[in-house]
Amino acid sequence: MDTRVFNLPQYLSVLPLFTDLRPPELERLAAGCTVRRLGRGEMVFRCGEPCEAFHVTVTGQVKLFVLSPNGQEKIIEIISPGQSFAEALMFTDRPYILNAQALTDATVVSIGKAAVVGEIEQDARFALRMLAGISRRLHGLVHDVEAYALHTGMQRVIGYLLRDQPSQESASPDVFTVSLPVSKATIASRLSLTPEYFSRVLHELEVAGLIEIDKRDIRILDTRRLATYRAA
Amino acid sequence: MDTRVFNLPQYLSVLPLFTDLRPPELERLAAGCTVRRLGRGEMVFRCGEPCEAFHVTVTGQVKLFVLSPNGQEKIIEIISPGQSFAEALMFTDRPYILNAQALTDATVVSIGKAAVVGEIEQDARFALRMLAGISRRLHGLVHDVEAYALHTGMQRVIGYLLRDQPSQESASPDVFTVSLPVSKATIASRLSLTPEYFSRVLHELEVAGLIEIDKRDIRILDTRRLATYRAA
DNA sequence: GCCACGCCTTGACGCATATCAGGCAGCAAC
DNA sequence: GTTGCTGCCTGATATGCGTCAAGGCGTGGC
Repeated sequence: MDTRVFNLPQYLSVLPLFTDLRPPELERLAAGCTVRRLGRGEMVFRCGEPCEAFHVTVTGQVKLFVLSPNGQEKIIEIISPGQSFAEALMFTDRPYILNAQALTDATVVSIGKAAVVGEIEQDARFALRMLAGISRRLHGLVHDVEAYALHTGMQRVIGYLLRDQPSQESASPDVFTVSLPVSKATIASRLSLTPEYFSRVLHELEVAGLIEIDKRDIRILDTRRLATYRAA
Repeated sequence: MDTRVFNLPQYLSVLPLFTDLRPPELERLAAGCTVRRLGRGEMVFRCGEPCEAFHVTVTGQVKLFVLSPNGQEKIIEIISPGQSFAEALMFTDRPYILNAQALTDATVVSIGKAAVVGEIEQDARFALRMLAGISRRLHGLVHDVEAYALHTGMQRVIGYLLRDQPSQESASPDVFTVSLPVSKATIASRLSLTPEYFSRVLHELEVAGLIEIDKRDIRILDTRRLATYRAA
């Protein structure tokens, strides 16, 4: 992507949140935005900073994470192109409660709070879409809490590999490939595992003949057996 | 509380969400509400049911929880009088993703989706307050995920006991009492611990001279030392 | 009175997962 | 070529926490 030909209003219009806004509204919104190009490792924002905008990843990946006092890191979410983040933090009038950092070189658009509030005041449908977006986010977190509390590491890994599968034995193909978007250590943290243990779990699945591992490509060999696999 | 003298619009007006709505609006909203009296153990709603309302606990306590396939239960949140729940689920147009059950006899008001959407369309400030409410909820879940991933059981228990303390060594009193609102087994599940382990953790803190346990009353004897306590 | 039941505790044991340490492949710098 | 990365794997060991089993204590029924 080349920033010189980057048309901001047009880009915004393809985001689910902003569909069926009209050109003048998109222009208004775009005026409240800033575009940033970040090198790998650069921070989008830090925990504790005042929160005056939410953000959309246009290219690259961004991780959201918290740090324990002794420096241990837990990744809450990995943000891929087209996804937004920190919408909810914006509405609480409190500082950021987590960190956002570019995992790769990345382009991030930040949409100012004032522009969003302005748009909500003009358009109730926009408010509803904002509510739906945040609610989906909350939905996802409830799902994560459930997984951390009720599933083993093995089950969380399997759940991650099958996350986009229709779960019911309908038309889902039995064999397909999942490409990890980021390093295994990053996925491990997202799943609340150590890299070592994540590696062992994948190895166990490979030995059981359920997957094949080729660097970051995981080939799922038997969706159904994988979905019901219980530890050796 | 006696339902016969329960003035719904007036009750709604004291909720943070509905402050500065005017009487006619409150009337409209109240028209979209239902009041239920529940016996201990009765379900407010079940996972999988369509979600057509959000709810407020007026008296009693309600627990939100998920179940693992083998019947194990994880409590996501304990709702006390004056708190609302399931607002977010309402905006996703998907069924409930968790269960809500009365822990004690309880009174619950349910506010229909149509009434809420109607109010949002009329009043942008209401939409913003709704957004802020859901955002705070999400905030709390992020905090929980952080605790589950980065803190030990001991630390989560201490965090629970000190949850309302100003944390900084400002004017917080050194000695005070926390009364558990529900059974220890319920708190344990909320903290993602077994009742047995929760009991042991409390015992360890008592032996260390940091708290005194009298049934459901926990007397905190030294806030500062408790806040920095690391396992024996 | 006594029994039953819910709530909590205690002890012994086991397991899932973390920790620590080492090693190896690939790749860029120089 | 060597050096130093970063990413990943593997083995040995440690531990936080769960599981299972038993028992104590208060309270309500009758």
